[in-house]
Amino acid sequence: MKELIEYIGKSFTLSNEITNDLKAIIIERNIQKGEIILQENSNRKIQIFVASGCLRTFYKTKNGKDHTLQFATKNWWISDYMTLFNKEKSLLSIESLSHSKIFIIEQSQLEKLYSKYPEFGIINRKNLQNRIASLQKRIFGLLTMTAKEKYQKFITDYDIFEKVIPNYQIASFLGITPESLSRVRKEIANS
Amino acid sequence: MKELIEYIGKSFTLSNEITNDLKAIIIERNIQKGEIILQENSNRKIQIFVASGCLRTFYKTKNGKDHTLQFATKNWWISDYMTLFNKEKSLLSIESLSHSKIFIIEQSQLEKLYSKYPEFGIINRKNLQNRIASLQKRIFGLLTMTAKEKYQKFITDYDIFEKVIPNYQIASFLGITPESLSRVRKEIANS
DNA sequence: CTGATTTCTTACCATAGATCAATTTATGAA
DNA sequence: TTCATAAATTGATCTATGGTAAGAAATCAG
Repeated sequence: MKELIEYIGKSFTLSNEITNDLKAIIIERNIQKGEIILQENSNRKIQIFVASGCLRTFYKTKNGKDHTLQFATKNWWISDYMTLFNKEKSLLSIESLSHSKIFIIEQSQLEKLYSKYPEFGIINRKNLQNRIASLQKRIFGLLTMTAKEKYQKFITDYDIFEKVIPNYQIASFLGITPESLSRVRKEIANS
Repeated sequence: MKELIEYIGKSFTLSNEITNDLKAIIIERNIQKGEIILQENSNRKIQIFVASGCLRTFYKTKNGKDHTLQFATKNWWISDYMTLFNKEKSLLSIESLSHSKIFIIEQSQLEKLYSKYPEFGIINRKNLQNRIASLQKRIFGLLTMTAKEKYQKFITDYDIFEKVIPNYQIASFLGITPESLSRVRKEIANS
């Protein structure tokens, strides 16, 4: 619990009152590699804060292709942001890539907190703004970069997440096949 | 001016005080087709609300390739969201695709308003949330769809913006070449 | 440790989309 | 209207990446 409170405390002074209300809606969980936290097609609206470990959101097409929308590690938030803020069922699943410690918060509870403490919305705004910037950058990268460039950016951006992410998932994040990624990696190695 | 106040008023009850403060920071402009509102590499931090007409954000690579990040029409906000919330210079330019009426707001002024009226942040949060959802959907589309699928989704999503957007810009939004788009369009026409 | 399963690599071929170049069509200014 | 310019189309290639299949390497469960 304290990790999240501390993390938020870094950019926002939390009164005791808010802290208590926050604690009341946070669900702490220690999860195993491979655990699914949220299933595609669910009505649950949750955000997950990663205290340690690594998770990802992904989508599997009918013909079995895997698409990774986001990876999240220590101090990141992860969710199905396509459906978090509306009434639709989740499109993505969220799974753990390693033993992880996470905090789950229901979006509706969070919204209540914002209404109760409008000043608390400030920390959230910064959070949303950062997310927008990074999503926009990702789009920019998908539009402008080759497979090799995307991978090189990925390993510098993500510092390869301590090697917990399998390459086929990195490929699915970059929008290329595992085979292509393997070739790109070979090409980089031989140069 | 009234368009923006009205638009915001739809989802948030604006006190006279907030309304006045808002009016004080909004810059209204009527612009021509082809006008550049924000240049790449600028330090200005602005958001633009489109009252009428159509604008886009784009990036030109050194070898002259054009990439469209966003189109905006009536009641949309547009900005270089990659740099709006940080200290970096703008990466994108913003141009008008038709005669348009727009309202320009400095981000710093907006932030002051959020501090002064935390409850005003609520409308902004909804705005940010919607943006996140749509950016995430766009990434999803770029990862999972073929050129033809992307174009078909585009024309249904955007209802082709009353034909003010040239096809080569649509192509640059979808991440394909104008030639490829032309072939896709031909294929759709013959079927 | 060992066999089973998953992930990664490699080779070969296929293809969507890119590139180049030429032509047609549309747009816009005088 | 008319010409100049920009945009769109088309055909002929080319290329980056995809698909398939098989084997190698890594990982995992018992």
